[in-house]
Amino acid sequence: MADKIVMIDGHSILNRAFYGVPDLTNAEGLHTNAIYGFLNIMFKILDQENPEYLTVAFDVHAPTFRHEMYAEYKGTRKPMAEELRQQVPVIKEVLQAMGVKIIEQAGLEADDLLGTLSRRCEKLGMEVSVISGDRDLLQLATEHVKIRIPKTRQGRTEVEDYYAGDVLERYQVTPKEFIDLKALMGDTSDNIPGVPSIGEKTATKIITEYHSIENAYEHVDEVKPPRASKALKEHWDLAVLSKELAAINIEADFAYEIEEAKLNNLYTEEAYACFQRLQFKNFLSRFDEISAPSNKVEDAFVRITGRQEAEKIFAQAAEAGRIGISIYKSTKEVLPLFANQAGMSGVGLCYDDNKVYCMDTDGEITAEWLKEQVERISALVRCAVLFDVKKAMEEFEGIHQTHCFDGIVAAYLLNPLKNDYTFEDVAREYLNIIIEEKAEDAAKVCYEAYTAWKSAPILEEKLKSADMWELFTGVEMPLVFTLYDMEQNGVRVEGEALKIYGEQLGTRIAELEKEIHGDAGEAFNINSPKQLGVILFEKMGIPGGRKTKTGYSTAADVLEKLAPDHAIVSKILEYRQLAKLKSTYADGLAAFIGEDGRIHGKFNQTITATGRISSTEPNLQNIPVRMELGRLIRKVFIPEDGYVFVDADYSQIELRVLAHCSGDEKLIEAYREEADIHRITASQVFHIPFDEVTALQRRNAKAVNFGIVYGISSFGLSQDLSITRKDAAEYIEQYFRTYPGIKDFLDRAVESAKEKGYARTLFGRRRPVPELKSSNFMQRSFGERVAMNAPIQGAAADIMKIAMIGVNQRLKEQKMKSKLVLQVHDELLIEAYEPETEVVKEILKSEMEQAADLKVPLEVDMHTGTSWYEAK
DNA sequence: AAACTCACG
DNA sequence: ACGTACGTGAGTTTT
Repeated sequence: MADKIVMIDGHSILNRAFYGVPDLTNAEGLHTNAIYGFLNIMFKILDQENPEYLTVAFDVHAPTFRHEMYAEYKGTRKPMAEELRQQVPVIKEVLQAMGVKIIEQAGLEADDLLGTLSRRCEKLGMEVSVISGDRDLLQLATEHVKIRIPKTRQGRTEVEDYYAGDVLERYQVTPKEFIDLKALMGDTSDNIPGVPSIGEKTATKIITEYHSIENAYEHVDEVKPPRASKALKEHWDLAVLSKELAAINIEADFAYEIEEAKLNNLYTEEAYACFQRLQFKNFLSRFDEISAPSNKVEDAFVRITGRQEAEKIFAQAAEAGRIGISIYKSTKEVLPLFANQAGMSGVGLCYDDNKVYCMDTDGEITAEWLKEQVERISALVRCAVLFDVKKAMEEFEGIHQTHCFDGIVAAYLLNPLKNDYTFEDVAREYLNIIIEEKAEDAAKVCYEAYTAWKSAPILEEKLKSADMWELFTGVEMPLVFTLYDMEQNGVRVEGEALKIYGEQLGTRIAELEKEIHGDAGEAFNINSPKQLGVILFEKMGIPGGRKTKTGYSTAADVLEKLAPDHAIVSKILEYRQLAKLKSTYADGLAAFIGEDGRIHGKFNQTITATGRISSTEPNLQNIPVRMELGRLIRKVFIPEDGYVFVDADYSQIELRVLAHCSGDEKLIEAYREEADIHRITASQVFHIPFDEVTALQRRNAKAVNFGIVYGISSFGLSQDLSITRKDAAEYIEQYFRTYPGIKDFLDRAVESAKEKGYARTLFGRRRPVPELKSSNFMQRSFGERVAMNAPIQGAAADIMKIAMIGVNQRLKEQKMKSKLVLQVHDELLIEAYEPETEVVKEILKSEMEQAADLKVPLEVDMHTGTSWYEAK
């Protein structure tokens, strides 16, 4: 059998893939859909053909159109979409990692490389397959050169194959004649002009009869129809140019060693690393165990079993400047109730490049002893590095806090857009080490300790060069321990009252359900938007309006418009409200009440893009407050006997940050007046005396103030105020005229983010904004709003974090019994020991107000009460 | 797993 | 012309 070679038209397939595969991005925000599609096609072809050789050809210049000469002449060059452009170098990296031969040559297009190569290989007696999305290449087909055109139909890729005979069958011309065909009919997508008024039909007719444009031109008077004859005469120059453009060079001059294209194992370590980075999980399965990365690092893993041995290791570690620590917790043999508190069953330790030690809690080495050792040396070394210090604190609560370095927090600061900051991610991204998914527990512990030790200086350097080192050491690391304390504190919730509340809701829900089914004339699931949509908008014929991707929208803002005219809709809205309260809050919260009568939710530090913290299991940052019925839930949040709640919240912290950052004199002055800011805004924007501002004007001004913080758009504001876009735009313009400093600041925020690729807060926190480079208007607009919002929301978050650390520190320093229990972005809740109430209030007020020194004062509102309901 | 809805700042 | 406010998490239904 003759050797087989597969040649891929790189840009063409990449382009096909880009438009054929839905948008994908990896954790870094890199678009990956074209790469994914390309590889899919390539793997499919390779699986089918099992060739001996493989080559991918690229154009050297960032491809625009194939025929630049003509494209430029027509002035129709369009830039490649940024989302695709960024994938070009990456696919080359991937191919290189797989050892695939890539050819590109200045001055030659991929077509010419493929054309020439196909002829050379054919002469060597090989079978050639050329993969391209471009039908232009059909002219290359012979008996041994097969042109393969992948098509995506309904998500499945099918490939059309063309040998010379197939071209003849399909187009009634030979591959050679195909050039002439193209020359006559032209190809807009390829920017071949063709001869005006000659289309596919006429062109085919002419070429089947005369076999070339030259021959047709010689008999031009006989060419039929007369229209074509005339066109050919008049535009002969265009025909010649077109043929030149359409013809692929099959005798180009470039060096090519066929042996370099020999197909070896594609599934290399480097390729594995690439696929991990790109998050192509399904491709990873192509890597069998043999080719999975072999890590020499593992040779350095040492298991310590005796206490004496362990003592020696710890003694050496204590001498080191920096240590990496990891914990292994068993999940087995633990009562289900305490699943989260499964005990420590071993630690990993690393303090130099030579060895990583792991010690199991087994025999002589007990959990208690390990804990003592770790806590002791954490005070002796300069830097103790761990991944997820807050979690580690469950074992090592005595660890030396100021010496701690948390790898996940560092990695989060460096890129807050990722989903995960596991040690595996950090190892891959910063150390170029790929850790096998199936690595054994002992190996993982070692890898983690090693990654901790090894990555810390790299992360530190990156934080410093990003000017976030102070933020990291001064805010984020101390916050880890503040959040740990809050989680440990938990918040007391009265389970019995919650249950009663839930039962009351249940009764009313059942009533409403009955009525709604009665009104509808049939029973259906009110919780199902799909069923609800059918009942309301089809069966009952209520004019529907907005739609979602899958059907009618039944969102509250849609239903509210219908409620006045339809009793059933009001009932549905009430049902929804109650159902939400019951499932999420009454029943939902009850499930989290621990044996101590408290809810110990999690506060997450590495989730949000802007620097806020988030709350989960349960979410204690979205407990109802806006509606009275929901607000009642807060009555079950109560302090311990002898304690009261003190609730403190910043007054319009984001607007104050905006006033500071923009330096707008008028807004700053407004805040120094310490009066109703929305009223002042209304008065200034609408040129009305302060005392004559109407409620409506104040409301509008407030909405604009909010809008500014969100990254204003006339559409958004018009939605919020139910006014026309034009009116909204008018408000905004008027607002900017009143506060020119703000307009300036927002413009600069966008400009700076565009230039640098990220938005930045007062305190140096960064948020990347890759959307600003998108060619998609929607995405780009989103990026602009993000660039305006992130510095404001982010700085407010920074300030609150600083305040929390200060508050918690003072409570602990003064050995107070009062505890910080909740944070809700601009609000802190303290469970205050009654005798300490006044001190607590003083601490809250001063720490929160002094957290940052802005050009406007930070104001805090405070309330006390015997429930959260009362204290807010 | 994705879509929808809705609770909060 | 495009189709949206910024940032989250959870419950329910549907695919």
